[in-house]
Amino acid sequence: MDRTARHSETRYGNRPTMKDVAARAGVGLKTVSRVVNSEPGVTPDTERRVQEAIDALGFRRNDSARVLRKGRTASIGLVLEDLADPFYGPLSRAVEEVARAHGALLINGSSAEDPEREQELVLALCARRVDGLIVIPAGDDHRYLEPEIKAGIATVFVDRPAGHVDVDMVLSDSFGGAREGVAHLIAHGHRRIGFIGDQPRIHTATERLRGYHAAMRDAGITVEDGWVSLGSTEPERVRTAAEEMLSGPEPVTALFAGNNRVTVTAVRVIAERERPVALVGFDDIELADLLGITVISQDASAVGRTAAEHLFRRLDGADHAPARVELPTTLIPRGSGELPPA
Amino acid sequence: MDRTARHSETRYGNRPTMKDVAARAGVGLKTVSRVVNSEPGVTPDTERRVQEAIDALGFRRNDSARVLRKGRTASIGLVLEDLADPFYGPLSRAVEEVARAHGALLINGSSAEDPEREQELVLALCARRVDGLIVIPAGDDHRYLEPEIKAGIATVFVDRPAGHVDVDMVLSDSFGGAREGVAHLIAHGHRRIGFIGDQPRIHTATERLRGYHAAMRDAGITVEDGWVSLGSTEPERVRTAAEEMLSGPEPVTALFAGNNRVTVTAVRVIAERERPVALVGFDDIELADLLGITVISQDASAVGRTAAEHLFRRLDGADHAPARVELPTTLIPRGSGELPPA
DNA sequence: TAGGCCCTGGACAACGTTGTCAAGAGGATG
DNA sequence: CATCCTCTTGACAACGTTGTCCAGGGCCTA
Repeated sequence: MDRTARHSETRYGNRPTMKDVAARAGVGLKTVSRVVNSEPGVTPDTERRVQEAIDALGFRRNDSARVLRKGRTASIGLVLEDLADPFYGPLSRAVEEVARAHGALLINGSSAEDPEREQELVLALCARRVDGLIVIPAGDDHRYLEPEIKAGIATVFVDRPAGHVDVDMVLSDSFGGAREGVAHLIAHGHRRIGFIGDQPRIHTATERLRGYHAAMRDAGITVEDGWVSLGSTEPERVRTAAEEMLSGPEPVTALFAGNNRVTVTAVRVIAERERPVALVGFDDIELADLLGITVISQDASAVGRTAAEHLFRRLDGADHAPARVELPTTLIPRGSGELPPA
Repeated sequence: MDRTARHSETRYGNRPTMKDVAARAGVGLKTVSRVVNSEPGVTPDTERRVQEAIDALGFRRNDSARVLRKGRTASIGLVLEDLADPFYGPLSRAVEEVARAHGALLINGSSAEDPEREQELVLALCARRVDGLIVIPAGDDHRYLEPEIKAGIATVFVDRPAGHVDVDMVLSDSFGGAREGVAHLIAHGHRRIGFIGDQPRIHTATERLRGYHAAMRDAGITVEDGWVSLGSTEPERVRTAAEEMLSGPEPVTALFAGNNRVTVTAVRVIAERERPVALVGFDDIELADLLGITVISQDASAVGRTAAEHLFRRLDGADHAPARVELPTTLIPRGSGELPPA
């Protein structure tokens, strides 16, 4: 078996190349390229011959080679926390739509809230030479991105800020949203309000906690020990936290849930209780209207769209200083946040 | 400006290449390649020098070039209907996990239930020379895939069968699930049962309808005009259909909802009614437990995982005849399906 | 000390495409 | 009829990597 034959085994199952098409059509290689790319300067007759050869052989341009030659991959990378989380579905979809409008494909991966995995993914995407990168960071130090950014990979951070690198960011107003939600509970007569949030190393978690504290301080309420719980959003952990806050001689009369996962568990815990407990949750949830859950809603689609649009503006040459956009949140009263203290 | 300089503008922002690293480390190109790929045959001292050069220059291997040379991209494509649909989130996540375990990245796109867009996406992925393809088809004719499959791109269809091509498929038992759900309603005394499903060109929609008819026939019930409605799952359409079935002199006493989107709207319509209406929905929904919605649950993660595992088995060389796997569904009684007829 | 072997390292071609450039055909113009 | 121009076409190099193969140096053995 000669070398050529051995090689061909490793190739894409012997796909036809432009050379094969050219041979079959009896034209030059470059002419095929021109036809494939709809470049001008090919007579209709030649074009037809080439097109026939393409169809007969089932030729499909190899974009890997094209990318190598052109330097642009027409693809962007999206690193998020968990594709299965209902918050990120609409976000990815929005990113995808913008990418599509710019003729780019979307490569995405989940970091599972693990900084190492985030870095691994980001670097894999950079090795693919994606044109741009949208990252929902898990870690808080992104200096590993410096060579990439310097090399011209446009980058936008979303939902949480980047650590130690100067890049575009698109965030939701976690602080303001949480403050408004807690103030809403206070306005309905609550003073003993619990806060259950995500792990403190996550920026949005601490921002929302800051909003909680701000609202309490504005109302002159002293936050007592045991009213605040930050940690994993595993149902078990949240359940325990909620039950503790709702027990004892002086339980809280209302809960503020730091994100959609917390809200879901909180709703379940509250449903098991006799005494009504007011609840406001951060992030909207499907069917929350039917369950009457008051939420602070952030528009995941808008976040994704904004981020992607920023990215493509960069790719189209915008070179202003990195910007930080903060999108507003909306309070949607549906009942659970308007219950008076029991 | 000479040619070299002009060229470099179009390159990846002048990223260092192995050649640059080799020059800086004072070694040959191939030696750098060996270090980067952890190939044997490099003295520790040489390796150290190369590694230093890599770090100093911020070199990152260009996988496009690598792919071109090696013929494998270590990436798979996933074409689904809508990334934002809560059914597909866990499915993509499961696919991603399997891909990750095999060192592959995931490129995905939404067809938005448009056959043309599906084809466009699939072909774009093939042009990228993804190693494999997982497709949740929108169209019903996939002969356009023939050259790709012949060229060795492993392909698995999911959730719906492929049209006119012989490939692996992983489906849920739509027929059996719907039949069980409808039989459940019949067992609780219902005879006038409405069915609201997705567009009839979607395979799962007609399979579920077939299950409905089978259950009705088994019970000796004649399905009356107006009890069945197939069409878009837009809330407007579903709402109208549901309201019609629930109105008039002889309204249905129970509804079977053909998928998660239909269920959500049906729940809303029923909630507005005075008379209770029984409901069983296909697909589980978040918080359905709290709302007491009885569902036929299909395990989206399992579907995704199974499909991805099939795919990688193919990529690892399995060449048995294409298989068709059908995963079972589970009925989860939560109250809405156990209501007696009003 | 000569001969053989192993280990390290590098030169070179190839992967499939696109940019550059030049050549040839054919028509228009003087 | 000569010249110039336009239009189409193809030869060739280059993109950055990896597989193959060969060369040179060091070590062991006879």
